[in-house]
Amino acid sequence: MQPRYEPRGVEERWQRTWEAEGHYNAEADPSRAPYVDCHPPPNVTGRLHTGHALNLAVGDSLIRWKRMQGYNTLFQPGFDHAGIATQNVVERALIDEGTSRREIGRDAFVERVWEWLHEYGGKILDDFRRMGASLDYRRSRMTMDDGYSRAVMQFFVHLYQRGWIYQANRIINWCPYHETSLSDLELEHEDVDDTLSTIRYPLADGDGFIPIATVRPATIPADVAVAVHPDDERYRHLIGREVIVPWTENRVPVIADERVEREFGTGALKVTPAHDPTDFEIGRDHGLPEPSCIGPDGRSTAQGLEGLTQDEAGAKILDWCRERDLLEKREHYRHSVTFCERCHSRIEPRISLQWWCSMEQIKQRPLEALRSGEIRYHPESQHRFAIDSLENAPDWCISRQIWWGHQIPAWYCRDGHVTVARDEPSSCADCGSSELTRETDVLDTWFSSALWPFATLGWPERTPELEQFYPGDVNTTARDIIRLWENRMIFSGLELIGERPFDDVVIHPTVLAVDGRRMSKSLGNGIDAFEVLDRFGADATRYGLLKNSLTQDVRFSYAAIEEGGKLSNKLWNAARLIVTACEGATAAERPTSLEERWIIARLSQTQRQIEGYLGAFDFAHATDELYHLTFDDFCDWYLEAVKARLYEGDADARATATFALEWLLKLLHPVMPHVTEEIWSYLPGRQTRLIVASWPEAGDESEAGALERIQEYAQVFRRSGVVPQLDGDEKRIFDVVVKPDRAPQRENGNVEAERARLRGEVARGEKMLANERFTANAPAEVVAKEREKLERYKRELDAIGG
RNA sequence: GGGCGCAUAGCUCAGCGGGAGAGCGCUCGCUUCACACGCGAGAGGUCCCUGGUUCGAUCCCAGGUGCGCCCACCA
Repeated sequence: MQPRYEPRGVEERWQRTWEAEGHYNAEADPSRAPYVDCHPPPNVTGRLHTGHALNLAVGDSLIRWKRMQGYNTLFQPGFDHAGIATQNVVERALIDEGTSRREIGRDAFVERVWEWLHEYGGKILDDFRRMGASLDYRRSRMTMDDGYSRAVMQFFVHLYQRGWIYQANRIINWCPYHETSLSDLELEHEDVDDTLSTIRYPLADGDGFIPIATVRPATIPADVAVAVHPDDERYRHLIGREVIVPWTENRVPVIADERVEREFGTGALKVTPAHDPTDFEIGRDHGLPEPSCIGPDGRSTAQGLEGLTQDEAGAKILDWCRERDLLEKREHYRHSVTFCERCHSRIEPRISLQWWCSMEQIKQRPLEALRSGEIRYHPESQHRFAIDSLENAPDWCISRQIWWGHQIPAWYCRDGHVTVARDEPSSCADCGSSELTRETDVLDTWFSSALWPFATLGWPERTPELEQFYPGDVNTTARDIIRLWENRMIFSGLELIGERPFDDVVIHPTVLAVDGRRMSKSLGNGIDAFEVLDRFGADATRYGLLKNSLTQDVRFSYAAIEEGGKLSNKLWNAARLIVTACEGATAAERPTSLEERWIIARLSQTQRQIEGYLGAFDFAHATDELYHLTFDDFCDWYLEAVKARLYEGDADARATATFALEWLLKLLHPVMPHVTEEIWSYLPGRQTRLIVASWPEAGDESEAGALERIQEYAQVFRRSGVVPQLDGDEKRIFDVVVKPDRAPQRENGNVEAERARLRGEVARGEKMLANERFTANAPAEVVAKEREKLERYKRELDAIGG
């Protein structure tokens, strides 16, 4: 064993060994209690980032802990087919080749996506292995593999038959590059410098005009009204009259609507139902027509502007207005603009026919499960957020006009009847026509993700895996997908299987950049997860991420990860001492000395604390306990105290040291699996790998405070130089650990300073206990604690002749 | 605009009604036979501000200020 622990090589070796020996494998076995962590499937196009790394550290620690406790654990790996993200990657490749998806056609394109996936997709699972994540990689699934696709079709048909899926013409977010609808959650917003133009809309009767501010003059041809606030004194007298829309010179009414902001612009709003969400609502409520002037490609379709971009069309209209003195002013205006999160095209709201999933009834059972606490979010604040977001969930647009995804299982006959079925029907369900064409839209990616907890287990077949591993126990994920994924998984499980998919949802913190801001390309503050893994190894990375994971947003901390590296090395060297000094010893609990009884009790005590923290998903405090157990208790006190006896060949001491080390390794293994397994392999007489070794039983803790007096006197000695009066084991431990003979000579002032400190403490304690209001009002145990402290300070003061 | 989180040592963060802590960094001393990614000692803090509750507040309550995250978004 080298004096310095080097994770490189060691980690890869154990990752291969564990997997090859089948320790990651999950098999259905009704005789064993299952434990399932539902882990989010990453995008098949993705690579590891720090958020994945933290989530894996969380999930894998739980899985490894439960595996050692004897549970039949399932840690399911796989990918999300990631509709637009994947389509985008392949489209770019086609463009580089000088062709395009339209040029090669839909079938060939989908074929290309599969080819791309086979060649380049799914590399992220190797990244997961690199983290030491003990997923059952044999069971890897993708949300578009054959079996999974059947489950998705079944889900769609089920919802349709329940009457919860419908088609409707509504305004949706339209990406002109992908030419598809997008959900609100697939967008990003960014502040942009823009121009706000104030345009005069003449009154039809020639009596003046209404000035209207807009940033999108190109949508003017689709205006169908001008709206003002009903209480706006400036315009009230105009309500019900007509104005003339520039460019088209159509006459449209002036209407009143409370959704108009009086303070914005001129207080008058041009109503364009086809191209603005608010206008759409106003239009529907007032029964206005919904003409469009933007095509699927984002270019204008207005008369005289056909084929122009929005900017070009807007410029032409502004010129037209300027010539007629209808352009009042143009001013700089910075505002938030919506973009496609995949291609960064500017989103054009458009009205189109889409498939929708009605949420009103769907959300009732999940709400019940959340309100009753049947399913619990951690931390608690996220539980409330989950309920709020479910209560306010709008109907879900589930169709997309892209090519990569689950094609909606709906067929149209020539009369426009719709037949929905799992498999291609031979004839129309309404009219019997056999001339059917399939819906070309595909489903929103999250429609299939919603089935992850059970579609991966073979549903809709009742497989042994489904019986054993559903429902699961815990789901660990990031805050931002509660609405996209959590709520929908909970719904689908309750609806299709009748049982919730898991009991606990652990929302891990968002990992922020070192500067405390969100990691982003534009800020250039991102952390490269691979660089971190290469520099520090998986154990240290896992430790560091967990250590700093207490609040909802955590800054990435190299220091925390370095601390993990130091912990590995400390443990390694402690093991080196024991392995070399205890050659041939078999692990046994044979404490014959104070420090041995103490470390055994401390291991027990800390284990209970760690179990409490892990059970409450508090990884920050669990790792903190592990650090201090290893450094302070195990190394600084226990090993220092027992070291001499180990070298002397004391058989009992050697047996106990080996026993205690094994115990420590087990407690550390869930967080730092590699270094602990590596050390375990050096221990004599081991029967199994540490990964499947049994979790220890916490026992007697009564001796956990046995060294307290020595430790206190050590502090006093180090400050004052006065050697305390101790005898027996206490004196031996003090002499060997604190080494009074090696301590430098102290000046007398040190004794005085320590006396002064202790006198201060004693005076404070006496004053407090003399205060009747305190002794009368404070709880008895608080008063007792103060008394104990006072006694302790008095003892210490006596020890140095105060 | 809505929701949430955070403000404690130079830095990153614990603590959260009765002694102000850890890791890193810094200073000093240690080539002590597991470890210099080590051991020991030490310096360094109006615990964001203002009020309130309390015998007692860094901790609880109210208000304020600053930073951040998520969501929504006004033409």
